[in-house]
Amino acid sequence: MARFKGQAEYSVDAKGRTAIPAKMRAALSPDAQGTFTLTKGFERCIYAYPMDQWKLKEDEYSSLNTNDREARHLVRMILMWAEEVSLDGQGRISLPKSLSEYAGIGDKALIIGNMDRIELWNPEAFSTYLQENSEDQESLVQKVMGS
Amino acid sequence: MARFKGQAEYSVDAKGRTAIPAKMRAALSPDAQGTFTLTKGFERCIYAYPMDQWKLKEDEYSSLNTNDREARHLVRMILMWAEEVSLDGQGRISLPKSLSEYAGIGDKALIIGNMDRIELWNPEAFSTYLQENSEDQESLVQKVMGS
DNA sequence: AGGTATGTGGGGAAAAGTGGGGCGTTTGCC
DNA sequence: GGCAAACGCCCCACTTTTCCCCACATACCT
Repeated sequence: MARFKGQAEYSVDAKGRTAIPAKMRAALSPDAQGTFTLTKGFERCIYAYPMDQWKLKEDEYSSLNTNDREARHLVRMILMWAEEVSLDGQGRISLPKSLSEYAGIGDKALIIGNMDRIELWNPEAFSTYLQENSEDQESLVQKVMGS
Repeated sequence: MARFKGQAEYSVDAKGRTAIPAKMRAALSPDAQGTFTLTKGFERCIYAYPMDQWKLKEDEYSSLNTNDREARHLVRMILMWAEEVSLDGQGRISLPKSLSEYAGIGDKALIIGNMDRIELWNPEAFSTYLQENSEDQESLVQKVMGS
């Protein structure tokens, strides 16, 4: 299973393309075939799941009961924003307009490795997010992960 | 099994034809033979099942007890609106009047990939639907998919 | 300091989306 | 039964977008 980490601020060109850091590309499983599925993430960023990881997500969703109204709505909300993109010859992906708009990404993107997914942020939005969530990390660790 | 995702707003021409996004066509199983079965969907949209998926649906319905009045009625209601359509040379399908009327689709259609089916919406009707179901996604995830 | 790998930008070919025309079949009317 | 209008179907043509490839610049490693 691919495990991503680290961060980098890359530019997004006029065609909406942005490079994926070489280190993250190296961490990609061959099963992913250089393909990601992008979706809306929490906190106004874009989640990028390698294909192999996304398959697992889809399996989860398909096991939900489509006759239940709320489940139906949830799956619809998740999938309608999902888009599959592949790395081009230069290790870039192109961001769909709908998603880069959602995340407020213009000509710069902050790329963060986060376990089984990669996150793409508007750099300013991320620093705002940091300020708003500047709780002391030590006490956060204690709260989330126990003693 | 085909897994559809993503969204696109396409035009419906004067002849009632609308294109299916190339990415969804690509996701189509060869077994479907470029053929869909359209039915009334929940929430005033049209469901389009690829032929192979529809076969499974039919199996489900035929396994219901035809001696039960309600089951009989349900199957009748579903099947009377079902219509089979095929992609033309340009990757389009033509929408039966009865269904496009039901969904309120005029000269624009919002096309949404939703797992084993494709949904066709009136764009305005969909944004209304969104407003009426604007529950916080975070809590919805928690409710539907557990902690 | 040179070579290799990485990130950035742009141009051209191919495909996707959109609209319209023509032919054959069906349907309704005279 | 014959005619005409309507409808569906298939093909063709145009426009726009997307994708792929090539070229340059910068950073890194040796």
